[in-house]
Amino acid sequence: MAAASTISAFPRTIFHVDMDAFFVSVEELSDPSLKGKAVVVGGQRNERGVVSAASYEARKFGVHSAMPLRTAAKHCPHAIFVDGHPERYRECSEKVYKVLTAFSPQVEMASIDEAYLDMTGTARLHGPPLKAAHKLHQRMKEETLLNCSIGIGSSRLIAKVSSAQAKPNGLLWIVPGEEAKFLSPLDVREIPGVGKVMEKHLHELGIKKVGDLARLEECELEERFGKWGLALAGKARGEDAGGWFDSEVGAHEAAKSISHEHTFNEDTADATYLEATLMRLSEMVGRRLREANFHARTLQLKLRYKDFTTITRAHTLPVPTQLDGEIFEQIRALFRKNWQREGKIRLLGVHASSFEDSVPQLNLLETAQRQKWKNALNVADRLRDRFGESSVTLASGMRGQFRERTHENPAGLPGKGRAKPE
DNA sequence: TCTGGGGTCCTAGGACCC
DNA sequence: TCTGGGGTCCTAGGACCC
Repeated sequence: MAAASTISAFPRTIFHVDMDAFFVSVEELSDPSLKGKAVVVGGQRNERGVVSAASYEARKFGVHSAMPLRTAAKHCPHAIFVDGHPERYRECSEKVYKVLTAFSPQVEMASIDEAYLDMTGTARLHGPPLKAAHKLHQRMKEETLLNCSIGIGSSRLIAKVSSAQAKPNGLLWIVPGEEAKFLSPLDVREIPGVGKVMEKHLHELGIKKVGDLARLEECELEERFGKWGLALAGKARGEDAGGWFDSEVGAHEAAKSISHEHTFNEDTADATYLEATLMRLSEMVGRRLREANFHARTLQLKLRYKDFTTITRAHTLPVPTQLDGEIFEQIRALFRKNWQREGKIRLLGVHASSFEDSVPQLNLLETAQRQKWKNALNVADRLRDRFGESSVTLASGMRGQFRERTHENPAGLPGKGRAKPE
């Protein structure tokens, strides 16, 4: 992670491209009748869950992302509620990426709907920043039929904050030297990394605007908020003060964790059903590990009770794994040890981390056995590709009948008609 | 208001080692 | 034998982002 800003003396030109109401806009492409209406993406009005995205029309009624769906329905009863379609969003995101790479070789998708471009030194090819941004904006609309907003600045931070100010469907360039003036009147909450809690702490100190923050002594912030406070002082001046923000645009960072979790439609204390769910989640995690060719050393169970109290319990293995059965075995042990059986459960999760890309050499027999199971699981993965996620599962229709792990069946794979080693 | 699912990063304490 | 200090690994929890 190089401190890119120290590599060259002259200021960088960073674009932050942020798609407008991305999920809603993609849904509108497949159902144009949604256009101009109050639309909420994320699930049905009476479901457990939160808003993934709301149309600008729905936002007028106070609906915003992360709001519970049921709350959104109260704020905006006439809204149309739509289930999300992650595959469609991924497809569109790839189109977006293609458009961006035509403008700069240094493109980094920061999430499914936003990206950073390092446009430093592209003036001869694309003209000055605003002209280049205008061209990009137009091309994006032509190629993807989607609107975006573009923020331009001398750091990732300035680009990010200015794209938010440019929304919807706008461009904003913060000329080098004008960073502090631009940030000063904005709420501290506009700084990426300042959330609800930090905002409250700052408000208690009488700090409401970024300008208030910039006037504070750096050491005072560090004293109060530690390492974070120090970075915050830099951010208030518009600098990419350390961490991810300071990294080169487009540098590939390997994933550090893989997880899957599930919230039940109704809280449950049905042990069989809970363990079947953990098995399904373990399989999903295992599959992703094999796809990435990662082996995880640390496995973590997440358990949320009816009253929302949440615990996590982790175990680190001597030998890393990417096998469903081994993952499930550890997770189930953690579950049995830590579940307070009276407590109805709302959510279960399986989390893998501490990756190593290869396993240390075991003895020959064990290596051969692991390879067999790996091959079997690859067959299962391909079947899922072709016939869908539910076609091959250890956990399907398992209420009261799922097979325990046995000596002959070390990965806990199901028997007849399913993937088997050899 | 009744709170998803996928991530990243940070802190703090305890175990263990030298 | 009445007590140091630093480093690393592990675990748990929490803030934050989209």
